[in-house]
This record gives sequence, C-alpha cells and structure tokens, in this order.
Amino acid sequence: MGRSNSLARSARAPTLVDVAKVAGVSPITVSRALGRPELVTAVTRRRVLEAVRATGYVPNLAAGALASSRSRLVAVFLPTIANSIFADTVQALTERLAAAGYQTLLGLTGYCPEQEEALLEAVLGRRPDGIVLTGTEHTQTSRERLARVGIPVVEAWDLSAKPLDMQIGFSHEAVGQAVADYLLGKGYRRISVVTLDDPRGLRRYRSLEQALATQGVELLGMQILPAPATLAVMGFGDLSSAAHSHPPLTTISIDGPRIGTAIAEALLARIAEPTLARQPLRLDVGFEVVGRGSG
Amino acid sequence: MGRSNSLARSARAPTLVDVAKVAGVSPITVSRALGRPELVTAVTRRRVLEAVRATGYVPNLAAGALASSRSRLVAVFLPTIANSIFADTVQALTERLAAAGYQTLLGLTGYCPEQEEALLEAVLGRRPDGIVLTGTEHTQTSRERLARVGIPVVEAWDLSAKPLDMQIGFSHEAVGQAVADYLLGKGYRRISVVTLDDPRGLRRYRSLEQALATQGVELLGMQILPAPATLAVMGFGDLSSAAHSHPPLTTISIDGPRIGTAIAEALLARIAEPTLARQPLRLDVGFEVVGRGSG
DNA sequence: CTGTTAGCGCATTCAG
DNA sequence: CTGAATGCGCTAACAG
Repeated sequence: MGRSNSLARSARAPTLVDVAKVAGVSPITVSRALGRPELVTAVTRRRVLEAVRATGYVPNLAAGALASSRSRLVAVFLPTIANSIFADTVQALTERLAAAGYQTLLGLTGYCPEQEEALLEAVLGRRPDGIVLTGTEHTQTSRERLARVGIPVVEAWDLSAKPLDMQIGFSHEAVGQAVADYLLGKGYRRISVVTLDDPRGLRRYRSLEQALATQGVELLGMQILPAPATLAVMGFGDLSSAAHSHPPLTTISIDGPRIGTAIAEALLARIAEPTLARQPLRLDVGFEVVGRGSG
Repeated sequence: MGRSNSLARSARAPTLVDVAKVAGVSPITVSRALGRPELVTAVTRRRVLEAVRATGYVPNLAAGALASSRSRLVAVFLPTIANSIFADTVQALTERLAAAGYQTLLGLTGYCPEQEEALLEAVLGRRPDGIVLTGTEHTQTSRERLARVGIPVVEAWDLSAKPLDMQIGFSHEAVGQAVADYLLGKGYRRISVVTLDDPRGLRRYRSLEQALATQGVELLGMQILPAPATLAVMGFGDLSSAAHSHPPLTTISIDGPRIGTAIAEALLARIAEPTLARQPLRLDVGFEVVGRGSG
C-alpha cells in the first residue's frame, strides 16, 4: 500500500471503491461525502477528501448520471456563435449553471429548424436535465419529442402564443413598433431596412413596416443579408461621426446577462421541482431603444 | 401489445430491451444494428429501425459511455464566447465533430488559468474523448492532470516550446514581427499599441515592440484594456474612411474554419488510434497581414 | 450517521 | 451473423 504516487498514466482510473478503501469507509459514504456533505460527519468527510486527493479520484459523471438519472447537463442551442448578441447571455448562463454543478452542451443550429431537429435527436441521448433553445420556431417533430421526454425547456429571445414549456424573451413585434415610434418621433420619414435572414429579424422588419404604414409612411426599400454578414457605414462629416460613434444612431438594447441568469434560474427551479406541473411560463425581459443623446 | 402509441410522457423511456422485444431480436442485436450496422443483416437492421421508430427509442449515451468508456464528448475551452475571432473555428470544429457523432461540451475560462483548472476538474468527470484548450498557458495542476488522464488534447491558437500533446496555432511573436515589418515598410514611424489584457495579445505587443526597437523605432505608448473592450475610431476626412472601411487599415487574418477542421481531424485521428504514442504534434497554421490595397 | 443490496442501460467479451 | 452472460461506476432505497 502506497505505491500509487507516480504521474504515470495508470491503466485504470481510480473509482469510488478505491477511495473508499483508502479512506476506510464504504463506497456509498464516499459518494455522500462528495455529493451531499451534510449527510456525513465532518471527520469522515475530511478523511474522504484526503483519500480523494491521495488517489487523484475524479468522479465518473456518466456512471452517476446512469444511476441517478440526472445528467447535470444542460443543452444550449444557438443559431451561431458568431452573433455577439448571444454572447453575454451565454456567458451568464453557463456561469450560473457551472456554479450549480451543471455543464453546458453546445449546439449550433445555423438558423435552421431541421438542423435543430437533428441536433436535438443526438443531444437527447445525453438525457440533459434542461434544454435552452433560441427562438420559437421548431419542427413538428422537435415539438413532439420535447413534449414527450418532459425535459425542462426554455425558449429564449422570443415570445410566442404557444410555448413549448418556458419562454424568456421579448416581443420582436414590439421592437418593430418601438423603432417606428422612435424614428417617426425624431421626424424621420425616409426609412430603409437592412436585416439578417433570420426569423426574428424578419418579424421585427414586418412589424416596423406595418407600424410605419399606420402613420402613412412607406419603407423606401429593404435588404435581406445571408447569415454571416458585415455591414459598414461610411460618410462625410457629421454622418460618419454619428454613425461610427458608440452607440450608433439608434440601438435596441437588451440586458443579455440578465436574460442568461433568468434562464438558468428558471431551469434550475424546474429541475429542483420536477413534480411541478409543466405550467407554461412566459417572461418578458423587455428591451430599450437607445438613441443618440437619449441615454 | 400495441397501446404505446400516445404522446403521453411515458414514465419510463424505452430502452434497448424494449426495442429488442418489439423487433423480436436480442438487445445486443439492436445495439449492433444501430452502432455497427455492417455486422447485421439488412433485414434485421430494418426490423430494428422500425422498432426504434415505433417505440421512439433514443439511445442512452451515458449508459453507452459507461459500458464502452467512450463518451463521444469533446470539451472545448474558450476564454470568452464574445470574441468573434474564435467563432469561425468553433463553428467548423463542432460541425466536423457532430458529423463524426461527437458532441461539444463548452467551457468558458475568462482568460484565467485558475478558472480553466476548475473547469477542467469538473469536465474530466465527463471523461471526454478529447479536449481543446485555448492557448498554452495552464496551471501546473492542469498540466499534471492532463498528462495523467491521457486524453487527447489540442492547444489551439498558439504554439509553445512544450506542448501538452498537440498544438494547432501560430506564433504570436511572428505576428508582432510581421506587423513591425509591414508598418515600417509603409513608412510609419510613430506607432502606438492598444491590446486586450490577454497573454497572446501581450506577446504580440512585446514582439512588435522589440522588432521596432531593432529598427531604432520606439513605441509612442500603449494601452491595455480589460477583457470586454470596445474600441471606436473617429476622425475627419480620409482618416475616418480609411479606419472604418472594411478591412481596416491593417488586419492580421487567420483562417478560422481551417483551424477548426484541423483541430477536429487531429482529435479524431488520435481517438481512432489510441495506441499511438503521445508524440507531440505542432501544426503552424500561419496568418496573413492584410493591409489596405494589399489584397 | 453509516452500510448493504440492487440495478441504472448499454457494450464487450465469449460462444454458438 | 446472432445470442448469453457479465460488468462499467455509481446512487436509491432501505436497513441498522
């Protein structure tokens, strides 16, 4: 006893049983000391922790997941990682989840419901404890699968009439309306739209168009750009300084970190209270129109 | 038999055994039909697939991982999701991995080796088949753990003298040198630096400074910005159009997707050939200095 | 507060 | 080409 001190890649990773032997307790006590310390004496706990360090034990989460049917995994589906608008949210979300002992499974759907469906199929095999989707547009198959498996789901960044489970977002129609109000209020009448080819962008566009029409203003034109797009604004004199300053002329501002935290809290609550009936939750996190000099 | 047709959340998810019963074969045959179809008759395979659809079976990957000690999981550690410079790489990487049946575990380290270490500890419990790290700066503990567990590791976006395992990146010293050459060649002599507070940025800076010094040029000053930084450039006339055009005055261009694919290929190769001794691999993917009118 | 028993769902041996 | 037995490493029940 006591020759397991080298850095050599051991053929077999230490298990709970190994730790238990070293600590002189039963395997289940090790399990408890690690996972639910409050069920164990301070003394035994420290002995266990010592043995853990001595052995270099790292719990096998796959085994734990199988035995407990809790994977401690949350799947997060994003259209793309490139759109910085999700960055703050994902950051806050993963941080909060990590603090609660959960890990993040990343899925990239490319704004495509079919790709989302395929990804979902694969990810469900992991039995995640929660799933975060972007938007409210999903294939029928995805909807059925999600309804059947009963895993807590958050649809983020949007609100719709029939939530899968929980929704945390804002109304893109309201954004279009607010932009119209703002611009018309500033006296603008010659308005044009450039948007990414994504469902939420298009809905903002349609809402804006309609709101303008109500006031007798017609859009001068529009451009739909394919997914990874770059937009540059150039001009002379005041236009350029206005457009390039920060923030630009007008921005729709969203509290990304708050959304991320809200998503995490919602999921963790559902996970903690699985008996809770799946009563739809819709949280409108709102947005803000930030114009030059309005802040 | 034949009342399992509803969408009701069944108390128990169907297992291999359920599928086997429906298909009239043994469980192991179902396993093979799904995982290694070439070992099974076309006829039995289709019967199994039919049964899979009928039952709505989704393989439990945790059980599979436990039994086979292959998790089909790759952990990807990023400093932040906000830096778009990683976006292309991660996109290509996850796509390639997904195509090979692997899923991506996301870790955000915030440019902090200690946070990376904590994350690593947690993630190792998942027994990932591969790990992708950003950069070459890691705590001693992280290095030891990684050496011991023997999981294929790729350090991306940088090169160093002592690779953990595989490295795919470029020399940030070379970048600094190239930038110096470029700017001096253009006749610039009054040069200043703004960089994020990140190890690689600082190394580019130091290399640039030194390269300039060799030519008798001294930096006019420098600014180190804390992690999430926004930089705006404003001016009058030509300066503004030059600075705001796309690409800006000078850019260091990296082929993100290629790096992502290269990482995936390297990992998959190692995973497929685990008997292969851990011979360090260093792949320099290079970079390009793209200046206005140079392209 | 601790231990015993049992089984999570699957894939890897081996046989046939 | 298919099947039977066995165990991966852990935790949920119960008992003491």
